Amino acid sequence: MFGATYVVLAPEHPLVREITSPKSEIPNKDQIEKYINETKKKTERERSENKEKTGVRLEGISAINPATKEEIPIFIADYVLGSYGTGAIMAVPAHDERDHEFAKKFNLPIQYVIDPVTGDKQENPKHKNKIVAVVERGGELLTIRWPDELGGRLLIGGTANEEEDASITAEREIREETGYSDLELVEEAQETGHHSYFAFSKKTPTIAHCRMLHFRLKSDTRVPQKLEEDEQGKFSVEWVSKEQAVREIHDDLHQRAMERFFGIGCYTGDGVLARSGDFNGRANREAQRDIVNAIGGEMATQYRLRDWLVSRQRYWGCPIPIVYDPEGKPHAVPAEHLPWLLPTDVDFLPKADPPPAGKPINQAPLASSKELKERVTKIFGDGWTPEYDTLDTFVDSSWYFLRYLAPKDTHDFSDAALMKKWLPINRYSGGSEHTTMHVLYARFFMKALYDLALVPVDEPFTERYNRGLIMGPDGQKMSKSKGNVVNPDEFVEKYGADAVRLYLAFIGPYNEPRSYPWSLDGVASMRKFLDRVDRLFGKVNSGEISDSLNQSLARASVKVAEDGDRFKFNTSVAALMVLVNDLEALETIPKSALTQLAIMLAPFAPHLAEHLWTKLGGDGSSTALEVKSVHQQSWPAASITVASEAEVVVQVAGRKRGSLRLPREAGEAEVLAGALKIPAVTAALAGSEPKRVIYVPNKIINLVV
RNA sequence: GCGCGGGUGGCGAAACGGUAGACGCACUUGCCUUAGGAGCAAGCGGAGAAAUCCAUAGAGGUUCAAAUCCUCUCCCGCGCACCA
Repeated sequence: MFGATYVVLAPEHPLVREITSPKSEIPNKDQIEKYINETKKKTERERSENKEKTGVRLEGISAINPATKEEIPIFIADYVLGSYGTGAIMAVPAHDERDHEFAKKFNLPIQYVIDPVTGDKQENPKHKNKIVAVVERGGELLTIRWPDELGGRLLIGGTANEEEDASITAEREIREETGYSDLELVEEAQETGHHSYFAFSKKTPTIAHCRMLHFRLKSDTRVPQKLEEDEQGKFSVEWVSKEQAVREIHDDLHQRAMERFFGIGCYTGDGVLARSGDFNGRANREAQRDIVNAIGGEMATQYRLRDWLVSRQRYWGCPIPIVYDPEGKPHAVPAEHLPWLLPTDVDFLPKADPPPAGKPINQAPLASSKELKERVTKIFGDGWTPEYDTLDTFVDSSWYFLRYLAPKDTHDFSDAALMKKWLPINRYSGGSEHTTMHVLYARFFMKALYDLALVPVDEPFTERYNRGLIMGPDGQKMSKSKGNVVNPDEFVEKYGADAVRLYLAFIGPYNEPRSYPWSLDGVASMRKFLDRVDRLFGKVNSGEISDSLNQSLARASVKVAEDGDRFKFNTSVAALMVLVNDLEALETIPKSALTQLAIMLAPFAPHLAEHLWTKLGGDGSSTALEVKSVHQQSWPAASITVASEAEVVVQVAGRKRGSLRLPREAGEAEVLAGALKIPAVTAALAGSEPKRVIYVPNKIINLVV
């Protein structure tokens, strides 16, 4: 507020209309009207494009800044939109990019009221007055190159003597550190940067209050440098390009100084208030409310809402139950004629012929339906016409999940008790281009319905998953024009639905939005895998499951289920493949092992799993006629028995040098003794004793040297 | 510009901070076969004869130990963009 140095009204603001009315005596009325007319020609979109700022001052009138009580000028400018908020702004050019640009162009005062604060806050800091000087010669900046551990490249910095003017400090520091003495002060920043840090040598928490100055070197005149003892020979003085300086200087305040003088110039970050009357020294965010109260204002939240044009000239979308009478007036279709269904006798293709000159034509697909026209004529009479536009599909996708709970209810849009039971939806999953918008619209619908007390929760989804995108075999997004479209139906035809389904599960992690090229060999390899599974079922025996087979089954059971729960279907399938590899090593396979495999396979290859399950006669607990589906079985119970021995990896200095098989209960001393017998370990130790031993039981031992 | 994701072999990928590359594709070699877009066996990140060394976009940092955590940079995808 204290930084507001002018006011801008949108050209279409009602107050502007008053000002330009015939009885107003504003001197540059013509100029203003001309600007307003020019603005009218632009769309909101054009006005929103980032280009050079334009505007006109309303001469003869001014505003009062309620915080500073100062008179400030009023402008109209098209970068302020009438449709947003109040259509009027206080402009703070020091802390807003657009205002800054405008102020620069119209030479308006820029008052900095937020001082940047950087670094980590320290307790009981020592305060120091410092400077940072940006010295420019041509396009180059004067820098000091310290060794990296002492700060690397920096601008000229220094500490002020008591009560000394910042420009005096700066000129002295430049002279003493670099020898350059013929300088011209271009600008001293109004604001002071505050940086908290630990002073290197003394370990003292410190806050530097830093003035920022911009100098131009007038000549290369140099005097001898005057360095402290500890500075001698430690750094070099270098001129570098602005780009290099920005890249290589990492100190926050030095960066800020360059941005201040060579960048946009305004400061959009947070900090402490300055030049703000009683509020000086307070954090800007936290003082906001108090400032607003002090000047008699009110805090208001401005929601960013724009009109949503929901009609589309498309077939896919709900038809709009509106009809027009012979005069063209719209009427709602009465309830007894609902639901208002989409016609099916529709021409989807765009009209080949251009419309006759000067004649509006309706190219919406619904306009080609004879049935829809007849329907309207029959119900409402001659001369009545239907609405041909349909609703944007976002309208229906914003609440279909509510309707799904009670799709046949002819009275209510959903079922209150069921909504209470099922909402909110646990997991929303969709493609990334779509989800941002959809989540926006669906949440908006939900919140509106919640305000109307029609739904029990105001947020529709608790978690959002982004799926990846399946690309063409060339790694490009599938498109007809690129000719890289893969039609899954062809693969279903050739390899079967199970193979395609399995491939889609295996192609990559479901919930990581990457792109997955459709590999032409991928589905074939899944079919091969399924063929291998099929062959296993020909090796059935009536024996018992061995211990090691039981372990294979148990590992698969746990892994497939766990990874399935976290939507990592690719590793679930991999775990099944590992199990199948294990089973293939056996001459014959106990029937009970195969039933377990069939159950685990069922979610991924439901058809083959059911086929094999039936062939085996189910789990044998019922007669063949009563066999229940594989999909009705419970998941195989896993009993992973802990092996009596564990493999312990031996590292020396964090690198693997070998491994040991030892009883699980072996203690650290025993593991260490075993480790020291490994030749590669003794070689890596090269005779020295391990300085420290990190032992993670039954997993790893690391000998630190 | 702002916001949200992501970057690991030739490819898709795997990896509670603890052996980088499981599983699969492609490829190589061999076996079997009248034949194979079938099957079986072995190999397969890079360098090296080997020991070993180097590798998870790049540069720093934290840690006994980093693909994984932190800082900065680059690249790719998506969304939004004069919204005060």
